[in-house]
Order: sequence, then structure tokens, then C-alpha cells
Amino acid sequence: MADSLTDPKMAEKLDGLRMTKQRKVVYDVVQELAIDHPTASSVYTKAKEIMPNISLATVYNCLETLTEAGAITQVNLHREASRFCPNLQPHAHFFCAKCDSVFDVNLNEQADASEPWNLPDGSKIQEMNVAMRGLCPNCQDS
Amino acid sequence: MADSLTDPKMAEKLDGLRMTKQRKVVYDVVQELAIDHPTASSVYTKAKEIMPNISLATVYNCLETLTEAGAITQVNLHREASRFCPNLQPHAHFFCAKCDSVFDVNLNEQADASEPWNLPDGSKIQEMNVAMRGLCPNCQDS
DNA sequence: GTTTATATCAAGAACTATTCTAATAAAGGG
DNA sequence: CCCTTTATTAGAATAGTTCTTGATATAAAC
Ligand SMILES: [Mn+2]
Ligand SMILES: [Mn+2]
Ligand SMILES: [Zn+2]
Ligand SMILES: [Zn+2]
Repeated sequence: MADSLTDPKMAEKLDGLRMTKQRKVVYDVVQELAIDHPTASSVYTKAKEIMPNISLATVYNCLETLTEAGAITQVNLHREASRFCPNLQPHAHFFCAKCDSVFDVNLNEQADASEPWNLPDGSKIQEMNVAMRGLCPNCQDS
Repeated sequence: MADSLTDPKMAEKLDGLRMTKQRKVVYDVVQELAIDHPTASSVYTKAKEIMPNISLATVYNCLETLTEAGAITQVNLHREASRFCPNLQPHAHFFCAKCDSVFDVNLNEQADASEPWNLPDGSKIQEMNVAMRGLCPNCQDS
């Protein structure tokens, strides 16, 4: 699993891009906060602990660069701030309406997420985004 | 199918809310432009042809009210402006990356969109959002 | 039908997340 | 090192949306 920017597969994706200190810090922070699916400003707050002079614009730039390189993915729900996720497996997201936490939801073995959908004839899917909102197990009991 | 605000089922959902001229105009425009999945400002532009003094704030208010009442749904992709859809059947959306059009994608007969997903034990889904991005049949040939 | 209460509307200000701009700094090949 | 390219920074700008306030309209109570 390509969970490091120095992984050979990831290095290939990042070909042509400079692996600057800032990009490395941003990537490491997204990894560290992965379970929270951090927003750009959460990443900024944490990144400043390591690199106090990093700017918010740089965090946005790095997140965009890493997303385009395929090292992380951008996750959106409604109009809230984008969140970022370093899990590169195909997966969906469950947003708890009560505690605002986000959970990765994996695809069942051998399943295809686009299967139950009646896609337009001749269309070609490049990416698929599945988000669910509801109550998480913790918030259910209260 | 509850495709009119005067439909008994819809009237029930709107219980307690006034069916003002503005709300009716906004709803009718969303119906009229349904195939486009119009944004708030598209709705505003069209609504002004019918009611020149309607304000953008009122369009936003009406869209929110109608969404909360369940008369229309709000559709989001990435960080673009929200779009609105009067199709109340469970369906997904296909966004063409080239021509920016949006298509309704229906669920196969008897299928359940949450089926292929390994949901967290004990969680309860309230809503599910499926969006795909790719090339539409028209844009494929070019 | 008048009064009173409540819901809604309109205009513009405010807000938030994000993107842009322009100047400075850092990478990295030769 | 030097040079060219690319990245970073701070702050301004932007888009979409939400909020605030006072004016209006509608409904309910009398
Ligand atoms: Mn994730
Ligand atoms: Mn739709
Ligand atoms: Zn929760
Ligand atoms: Zn197209």
C-alpha cells in the first residue's frame, strides 16, 4: 500500500514535482489525522506545529498538488469545507450528523459500486463519489 | 408522483408553511429547468422573468424551504454551486466533465444503493448521495 | 372587519472557504 | 555556483451563501 511519498509507486505519480519540505509536512499531517478526514485549516493548524512559517495558501497548494498527483483524495459533503483522505482504496464516506465525524466505508469484496446504477449508455465514469449521512454507532445510543 | 405543490402528499409535507407566490414561482422554475439541474442563480434569472421583483435572497430562502419540506433536493459536486432537482425518486447524478451537464442516473430495479457497502455496525443512514463524474455520451465522440 | 401575531420578503452587509496575484525564495540540472 | 523553473508567502479578491434588519403580507383571534 502506497502510504508514503517515498514509495516507488507514489514516486512515479509525483514525477516532475519537487518534493518540498512543505509538501512532505502536509502529506504527513494528512496521514497523521487520516481518521479525522481533516479540512485544509485543520491541516494548517497541525502543520504549523512542525513548520511555524508555513502559510495557509501553501497548505491549499500542497493539498491540491497531492490530490492531482493521486497521493490523497478530496472528500466533499454538502457545502462544508473539503476534507482530505490518504486512503487510496475505493471507499465511501459516512458523515455523522450529530458528532460530525467521518468514517471510511469499504466496498464489499468483489462488489462494484456502480453496479446498481443504470448508467447512461455510452458514458464513461472517471470518478465516483459516495457519501452517506446519518447517525454513527456512538451517537445512536443517546 | 408528487410533482406539484398542490399534490395531496406534497401539501402534507408543506404543512404549516405558506404557499406564497414566490415559493410557487421558484418551485415551478425548478420543475421547468429540471433537466438542467439549475443553480440558485439560474433559478433566480428565470424567476425574474415571471416575477421581476423577486430577490436572490428569496430564491435562496425558497429553495431551502422547499428542500427541507422534501419537495426538491439539493445536489452538490465538488465545490461548485449547489444545483436543485425536483425528481424525488432515489437517484444518482452523473456530471459531464466536458460540457458540465448533469444527468439523473436511476437505480436498477429492486437494487439497493447501500448494498455493496460495508456499513459501520449499528449506524443508521438517513441519506445517501451518489455522484459520478466522467464523459457523457455526446462528449465521448469528439 | 379590526386587531394582533406570525411568517415571509427584500436589500444589502457579512461570512467562509477558496483562489488569485505578485513578489520572494528554494530546488535542482548543467 | 549560476540559471531557469517551480514553489512559497502574504494579502487581496472572489463566489456562493447566509445573516440582519425593517418592511409586508397573511392568518388567527377577537
Ligand atoms: Mn476516506
Ligand atoms: Mn436529479
Ligand atoms: Zn456520531
Ligand atoms: Zn458532456
